[in-house]
Amino acid sequence: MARATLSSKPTRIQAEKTALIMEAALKVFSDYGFRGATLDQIADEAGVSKPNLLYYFASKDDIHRRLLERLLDTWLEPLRQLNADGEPVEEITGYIRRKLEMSRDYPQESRLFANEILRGAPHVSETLAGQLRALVDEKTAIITGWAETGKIAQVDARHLIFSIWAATQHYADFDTQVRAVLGPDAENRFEDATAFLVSFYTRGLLPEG
Amino acid sequence: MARATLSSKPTRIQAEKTALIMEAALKVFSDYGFRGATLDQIADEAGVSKPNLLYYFASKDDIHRRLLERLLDTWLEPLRQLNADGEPVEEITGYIRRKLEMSRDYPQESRLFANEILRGAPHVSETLAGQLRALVDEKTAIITGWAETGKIAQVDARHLIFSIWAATQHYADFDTQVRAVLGPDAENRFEDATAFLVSFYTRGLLPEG
DNA sequence: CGTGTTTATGACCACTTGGTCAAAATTCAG
DNA sequence: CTGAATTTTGACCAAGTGGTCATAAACACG
Repeated sequence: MARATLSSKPTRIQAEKTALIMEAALKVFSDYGFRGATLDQIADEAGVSKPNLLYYFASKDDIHRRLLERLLDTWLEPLRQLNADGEPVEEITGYIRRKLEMSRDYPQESRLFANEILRGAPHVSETLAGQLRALVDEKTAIITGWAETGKIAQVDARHLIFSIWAATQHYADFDTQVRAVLGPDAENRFEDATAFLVSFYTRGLLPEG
Repeated sequence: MARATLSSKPTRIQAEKTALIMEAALKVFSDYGFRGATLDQIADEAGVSKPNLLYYFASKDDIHRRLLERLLDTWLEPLRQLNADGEPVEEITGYIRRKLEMSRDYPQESRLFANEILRGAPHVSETLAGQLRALVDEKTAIITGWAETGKIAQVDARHLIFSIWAATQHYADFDTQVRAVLGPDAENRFEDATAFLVSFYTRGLLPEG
């Protein structure tokens, strides 16, 4: 038995099934949270039996951990793209756009992450204090540089980034509330949010004077 | 047996125990989510036996529902205070300050609410579409009025409110992440957030020209 | 085809969970 | 003090949970 844990050249079936199960798990975990999700539910969603699911993943924690790992890579990508040599306001509004696109296209991933942080990040606290903090430090330096040379307004770069995370992820994590408040207008919520945020942050970032 | 459900003049003991249990339940629910919380945990936290807990509350759902009810009242209070006759920018920044204070002083309530919305608001969807939407409509009209008479910049009032909700609640719901990124500077996170947001929104709201 | 390996599953298990109940302990009014 | 009402609890239960295991089916390949 070649456990999926030993990853020396996965079979075709192994590749297919693990992907299938992870998709199902993402859906169930993001809808019900880690504790709220059950293996039966995930197995059902994936169309496999529970023992079969546990043939590919060592445990419930294992699936969850691998989902988070896969997520964190792509999750930080938009911020990584923030370029020190670009036009400052465009770089920051570009970042906002990319984050909003992620909320629109990968809401399940956003909610999976939100769940994890809400619970106190039990599985990724090292990543936050390590990888994430390092990346934020790097980009914070760039933004602070822009502020000091007068290319953008004086802002606390870390809290600026927090506000961008919050405002953009809101449209994935709090989608239910957004829809309830907007009613029929909710159709255009991502376009409207983009227009508002880009315009508002542009105005807020323009150097004073 | 006078079930706590029948609320005709609660006994001293009834008043005390229900309050005690709700405090414990708030803590456990906000830390672990609805499904993740167990009655044993709540009973333990409250220092009562499980059957005793169920003497005061009909079920797990019952406790949760009553917590949410109590929450929603106070939750909307900061927005209710937004006054059409006040100075526009001050009114909005005042709202931001009040919301940040709530994140600082009632983080458990914030996370309880976040949990509920993340799961698709199964217990409060009517409240969102009713009470909340009505309130937002009312305040949106005020803000839009200010924008149209040139007292503040042209903004999409609904998405402005979303951004304020997101940015302020972020400091309660994503506290773990905020602390990880700020490191030792996290001590002053609420003061720094207030300074940044008030200044940034002031700049963003100033009428152009 | 035959055979070793991979994949799949039904039956099962220990443990947790929300909830019940009868009976005991406590409180309280007169 | 006493009896009725309120409060508390240990013992218990059915359903659901993550996970195991022996066995069977499907597959790869010479």
